Amino acid sequence: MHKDSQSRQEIGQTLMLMARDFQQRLDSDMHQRGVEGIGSRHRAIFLFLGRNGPSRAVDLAEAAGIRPQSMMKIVHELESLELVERSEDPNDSRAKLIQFTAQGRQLIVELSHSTETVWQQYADILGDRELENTFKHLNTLLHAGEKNGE
Amino acid sequence: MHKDSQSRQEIGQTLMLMARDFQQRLDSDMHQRGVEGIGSRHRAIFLFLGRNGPSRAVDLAEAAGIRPQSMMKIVHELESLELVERSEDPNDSRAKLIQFTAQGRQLIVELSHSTETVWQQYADILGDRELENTFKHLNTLLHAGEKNGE
DNA sequence: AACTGATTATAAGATTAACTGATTATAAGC
DNA sequence: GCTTATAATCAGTTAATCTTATAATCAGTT
Repeated sequence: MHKDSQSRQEIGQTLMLMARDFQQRLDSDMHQRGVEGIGSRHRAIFLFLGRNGPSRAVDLAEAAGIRPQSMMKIVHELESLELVERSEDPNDSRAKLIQFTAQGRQLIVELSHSTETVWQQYADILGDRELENTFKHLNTLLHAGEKNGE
Repeated sequence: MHKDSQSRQEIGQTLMLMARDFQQRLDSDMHQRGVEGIGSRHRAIFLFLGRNGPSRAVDLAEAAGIRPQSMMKIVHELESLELVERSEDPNDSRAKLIQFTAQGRQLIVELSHSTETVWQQYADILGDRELENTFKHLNTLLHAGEKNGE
């Protein structure tokens, strides 16, 4: 074992705890601004849906890295909260398009404020430039894997 | 919304997917070298236990960021796999010390090989230096939070 | 020495978030 | 038209964690 293979061993732990840390900070900020009802698993969908417009469940699932069946549950929950709604896809009658309601669009705004807040908390620790860099690198790792067909 | 607040919004998604990506790669490598029976939640304990020697369940739980009751289940599982064993703490008769069996110590070796393998996979994408840096930064973020008592 | 409050281990059961497998409807290629 | 693939969706299962609660022990105080 050479020099810092010891600290390298922590890599998995670090990633897991960081993911959790972020979600807790975000939850906490959302809570402070009085937004309730949606949890971490909902948020990824919001992000994707906000960017891509009306989407099919399969695509939402793919983006979130989960199965379509799992995505369905999330969509149902968001539907019963009247944050999203489903409509027929004109191009494919098997599919249904999921899109935001007006309430849903409001929530995205809240969400992005909270995300920005947490970003700032991290930037206060690491500096904006280093933070930017760190996440650029993580995204590189992530997307390299996608190409090779992991 | 300024320049790249869009990409900043991805931060949570990135962290979650990266944590998962690492675990999958590690699982895959462990599987390839024929090591079965332990999952991602077990691994953090192994790491901590390997470094700190015989430890109490509370401390293992703290290190893993979960409740002692949750840790118990993991310990029981590892115990029934004969990877760890428990003994009385001579200094505190409430406590029991958890430690590796010989088999357990063997598994750590496997585990650190696999971790090193995944590290190399990442290093091939990002370069060793940048990878090192990225994780140094993540650890900084993580430990800054601990001090403030999140 | 007995009292009180904190800490350790632990059990039991609830909750959350994903999974696998199977079914139905539609689409697309031959 | 038949076959294979895809989209949604139902039902049941597994995994990892949580909450609530109990018993033993410890440590400080009276």
